[in-house]
Amino acid sequence: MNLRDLRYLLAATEHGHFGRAADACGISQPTLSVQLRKIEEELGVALFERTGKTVVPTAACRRLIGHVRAAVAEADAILSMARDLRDPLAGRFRLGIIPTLAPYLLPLVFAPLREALPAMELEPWEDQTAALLERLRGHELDAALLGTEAPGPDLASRALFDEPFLAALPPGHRLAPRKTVAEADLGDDLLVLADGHCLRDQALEACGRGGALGDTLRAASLPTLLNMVAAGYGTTLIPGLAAGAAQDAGIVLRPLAARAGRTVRLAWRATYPRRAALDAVASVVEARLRRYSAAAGAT
Amino acid sequence: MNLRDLRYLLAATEHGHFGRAADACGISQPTLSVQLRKIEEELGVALFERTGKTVVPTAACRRLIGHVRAAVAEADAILSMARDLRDPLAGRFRLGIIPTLAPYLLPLVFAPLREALPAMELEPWEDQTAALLERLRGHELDAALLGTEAPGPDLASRALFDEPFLAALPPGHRLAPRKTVAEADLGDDLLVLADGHCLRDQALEACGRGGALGDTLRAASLPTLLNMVAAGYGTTLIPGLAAGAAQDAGIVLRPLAARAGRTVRLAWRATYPRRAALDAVASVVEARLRRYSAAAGAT
DNA sequence: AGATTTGATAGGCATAATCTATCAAGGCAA
DNA sequence: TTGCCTTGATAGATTATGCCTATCAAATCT
Repeated sequence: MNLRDLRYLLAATEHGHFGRAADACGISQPTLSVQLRKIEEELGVALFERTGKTVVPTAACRRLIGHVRAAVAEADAILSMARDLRDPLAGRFRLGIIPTLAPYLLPLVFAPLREALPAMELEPWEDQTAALLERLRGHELDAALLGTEAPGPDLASRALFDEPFLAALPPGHRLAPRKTVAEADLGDDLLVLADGHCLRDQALEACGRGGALGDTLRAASLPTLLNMVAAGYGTTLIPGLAAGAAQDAGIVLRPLAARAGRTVRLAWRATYPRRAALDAVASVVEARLRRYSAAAGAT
Repeated sequence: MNLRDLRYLLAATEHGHFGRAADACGISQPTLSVQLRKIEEELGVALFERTGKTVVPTAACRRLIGHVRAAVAEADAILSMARDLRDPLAGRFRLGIIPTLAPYLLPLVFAPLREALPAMELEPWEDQTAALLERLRGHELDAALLGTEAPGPDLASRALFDEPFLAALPPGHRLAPRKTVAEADLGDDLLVLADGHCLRDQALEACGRGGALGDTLRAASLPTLLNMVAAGYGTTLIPGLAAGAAQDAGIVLRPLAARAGRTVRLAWRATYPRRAALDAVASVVEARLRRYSAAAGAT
């Protein structure tokens, strides 16, 4: 039994006339006759009483026709939904973002993404790199914004922009008078984030140190870290996009001598099928960040 | 898009494994792969993310799968209902019966029909011959029990039993002493049914008369006619099966000299497809009437 | 009675579905 | 790491199905 056949059956019962039903289905009358006969044989039930001149659905046919209508309606619903789903730029898009990026990048890109991709329902998901990668591999995310390379051959990624790190100093710190700060000079009283933040490892590496201040001074989040620096507990490296927040906290920022920084990338499963969505999201973020950098460079 | 394909899709999403899904569908794995790819192309939507080792339904697939399940369920409902409808002896059977037969024949055959055809839902419909024929031709009846031939090439019929007429006389009527009554002798004070009853025409013909008593004396129903005879308004012919009712009314019954009678037949549209139902109903009625005649002959 | 309408049938062709055999990629175990 | 196993994709051949045109048979209408 075939959906096509069910459509024929529906047309035949509704028209009560094989010729017109065939017309409505866009097929020839013999085809319709043969197919209907086949359904009758398959079901083992006479569906039409053929009186020579006209054709009348049997009682059995009338009993069945409701389900026939329902099956055809469901099939149509599938086709119609598929048409809507066809646009890879439409529908839910679950985007992971690392915590040291989310509060500073999302406000920048949310509006442009909404404008460029109105049909896309963007669902941000903030978590640390390892958790994001796990969710990505588990098909719980469509893509993720990371501050590191995407590891493994099952993942692919695209660099969106380079984000320089800045030296963050308490007001009156001994390095504050300098115009630029050498990464290694920060090492003496460097504060870093808690385990699991990629920024922690990157800061330690940039400053050429294997460890940092004691556990008690590890901040669980970047805002906390900024507060600690502002309070004079020590210095740190912050990502460029957090500059505004740091300055608001009363922190002194200085460029780094070796221009340490990180590359923000969009990562996804290599097998992910909605490539167009990836490209679109990546391009919008790239474009927004180009404008942002230009503005920052101008001031 | 095909119901078969939808079943494949369902199996694939449920198993998350093309090979096992193909097994479950009773086809080879390449066939399933090719068909699923075709659905994806037809819908224009990626339904699976193929990661090499395993296969995961996409978000679009999960959105569609409900309707897929529904369509397949409706198709299964059609097949299952068709299996039930396959038995021509099951289901509603609308049987027309003429008024001069219904009250006497139905009590005889109802129980045997129920017993022989437990799955059949018999719906009697009492009306005069012309109305029954119209409903029969209009597919509002499956068959009809008539006292006449079924007219026209579009109808077919089968004789079930011969029903002799009896002379019905008021007690003390001048013909009452006779053992048998000649049909022609009834003509003088013959009462007949109203227009449209086949028994009216048959009675008139048997008694060799073109007309009968005045309109005011035409009875609308056989019980009324019996009452009129019992009250001494005149004589009449009654069908044999009404003998019991007539005797209860205090009417004198006598066999007819020329053995006038009618043949009761089952009539149906020549194109009616549930032949087995016709045969079964006819046979049960025949058998019951054979027993009835034997009993009547024995007493 | 002849013309028209309606569905059934026959023959032929194109497409679609299926199979077996084989390949390529990933993951696992020695 | 290397070789093996699992999984899905691909190729080519075969069969099944759906469809069309042409034609027929029956019934109806003029």
